[in-house]
Amino acid sequence: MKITIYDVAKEAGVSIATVSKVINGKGKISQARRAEIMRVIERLKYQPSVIAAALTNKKTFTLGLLIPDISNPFFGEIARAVEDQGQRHGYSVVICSTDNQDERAQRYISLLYQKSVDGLIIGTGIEDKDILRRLAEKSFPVALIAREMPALSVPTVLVDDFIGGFLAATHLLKLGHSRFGVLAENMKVPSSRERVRGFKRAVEDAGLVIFEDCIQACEYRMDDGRGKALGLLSLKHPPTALFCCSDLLAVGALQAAAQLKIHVPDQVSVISFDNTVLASVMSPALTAVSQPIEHMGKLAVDLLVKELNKELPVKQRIVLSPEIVIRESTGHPPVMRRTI
Amino acid sequence: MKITIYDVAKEAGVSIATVSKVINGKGKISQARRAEIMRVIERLKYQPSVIAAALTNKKTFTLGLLIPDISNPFFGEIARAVEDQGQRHGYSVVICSTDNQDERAQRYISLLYQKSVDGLIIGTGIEDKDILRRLAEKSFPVALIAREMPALSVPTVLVDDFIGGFLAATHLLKLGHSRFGVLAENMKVPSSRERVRGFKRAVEDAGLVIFEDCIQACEYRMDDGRGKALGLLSLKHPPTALFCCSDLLAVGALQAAAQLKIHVPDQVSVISFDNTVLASVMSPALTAVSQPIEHMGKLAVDLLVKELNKELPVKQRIVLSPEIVIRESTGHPPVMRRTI
DNA sequence: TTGAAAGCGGTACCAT
DNA sequence: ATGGTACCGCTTTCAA
Repeated sequence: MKITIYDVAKEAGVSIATVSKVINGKGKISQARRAEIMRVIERLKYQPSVIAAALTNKKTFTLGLLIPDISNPFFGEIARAVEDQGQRHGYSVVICSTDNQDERAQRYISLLYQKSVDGLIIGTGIEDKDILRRLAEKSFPVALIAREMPALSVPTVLVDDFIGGFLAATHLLKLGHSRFGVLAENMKVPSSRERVRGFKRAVEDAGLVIFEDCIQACEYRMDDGRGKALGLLSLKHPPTALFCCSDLLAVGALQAAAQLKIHVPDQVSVISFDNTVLASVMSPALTAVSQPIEHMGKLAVDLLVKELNKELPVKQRIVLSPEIVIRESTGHPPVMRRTI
Repeated sequence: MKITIYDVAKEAGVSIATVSKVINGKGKISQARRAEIMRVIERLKYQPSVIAAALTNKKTFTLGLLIPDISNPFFGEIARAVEDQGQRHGYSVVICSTDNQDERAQRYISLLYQKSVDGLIIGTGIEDKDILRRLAEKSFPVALIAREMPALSVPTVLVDDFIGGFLAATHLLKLGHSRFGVLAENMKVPSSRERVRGFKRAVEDAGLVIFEDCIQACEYRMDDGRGKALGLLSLKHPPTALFCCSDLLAVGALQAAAQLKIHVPDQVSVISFDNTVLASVMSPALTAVSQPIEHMGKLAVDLLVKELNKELPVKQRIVLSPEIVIRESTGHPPVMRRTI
């Protein structure tokens, strides 16, 4: 059987109240008693039950992390950052992959609620606003990471997606491109929309336009990026540069180009968003708008923990600036394009 | 305030015992009562506290997953499989990245123990046998995934590493290679050792040898793979084929080759182990010994859950057969090798 | 078929 | 400085 506080109390010849105080460093306990109790705890290898404490305390020191898919490198990196920073504050984290399905998200949220996690970090899109409204009603502590929910007033940390898109376009424009294709994620996701909006803005500021049919909304899978890129690259007048809203989509685009024997970057440039390990590992290595993933994870946890400790007077929304990492997948547009 | 079983009982005009029985489908309750109580539960949106139940039950329906690093795609994929199968059995999973450090592993294990997780899935190497012995003493339910601990008698699911190595060598031999290099992981890890052993065996069976200095033990990081590969490829008589014990190391090898302007597979073949998304995405795409990651995750959870339910009379050790996935990174050895 | 009550392992208030 | 004790929310005998 597990050692309990009662065992320790009996062994040390004191009351459980005293033991509890020693453990939590509360109340006044004489040095002698304290030392003696500590010794007993040591000897018995007593480890307090977090569960039991939670029942009175209302704190489980566990956080839930809602993301689309832990096996997606972007979210793997987010999870790692969240885990580490959580750990630093004494929290464990439960991962929940939603596959971007509201129903799965809802199920996980209920579950986490029943398990009394102290708070939630949400990094997945949730379309059904009711799900979040219910959270708010229960005043369940939530922080958003890499997502935005304008309807909700919750601490948020994300990258400036608009600027990110803008930067991507600026880079491409500087290289001399004028025909653009875009692989967006689901346009219902604000961040994706912002990226595209930023991209378009920069292009339009340069006096150019993007044809609507050159903007393709994709699922978040690589395959879909490849399929949509195949379409774009097979147009009569294909774009000379592709802006992909995630590394996964960019990988798909690279595959599409390879399949069509179109050289990157000589014949078409590809610029990505996220800058996960995938971007650095591809060949050609992907030029990408970089999200400060680790920093974002850290900040999201800090925000949530502050919220839990009620140290947060007002809801903060931290917007980080993305940077562009130039690698091999972007270059000048081909001077002359073969006409098929 | 949260709705409790007392609220439901009061509202339905019954005792909490009755409500409890209805929730858990235990005991005999009249249809009428049951229906009425269900209605109240519905109306009040009552959600039982798992924490409180755990205090009596001894079950939190939470599992711990110990892996080296959740941001490593291999473990991301493992985690996803474990999460999904856990979910199917009603368990949540807490991720714990150990960075292969025993101290971190120990800290996490203590924490998980205090949080009363029902069981542990360990996918990280632990050198300090005492850590595991302590687990065994407490008869803490554990399952091993993609790891082996001969010292310990615990349910295990892994791929046959020896065969995997053997297959890799066989493939290379068939292509005509005779000078091999190996990027191993830490040789203290049994699975790595087995892979190398299998590889060597096949080579020796063919009447060839591998020079000891062509077997390099690496950390699990990509950089290290690159560094060690640079060394091997810079030898006076460099190997014509590299066997890498993980995708990450293989990526490093590919980078090294690119850096030295050595063409893969024309000048050197690279064969990998794991077959994560990285293998399929690289250029050239990696020929790899494939671990059935999803299946392994599923089986590990099944084994652990059976153990928890005491449905497991004897400890099972499930050894899956790896398959080789041939892609672009392997080919015939160069007929003539430039002599520098 | 239903309910009273004794835990489960802690915390914290209130006496002493 | 210590200890008694009433919870926390639920499960599970045991009586009724």
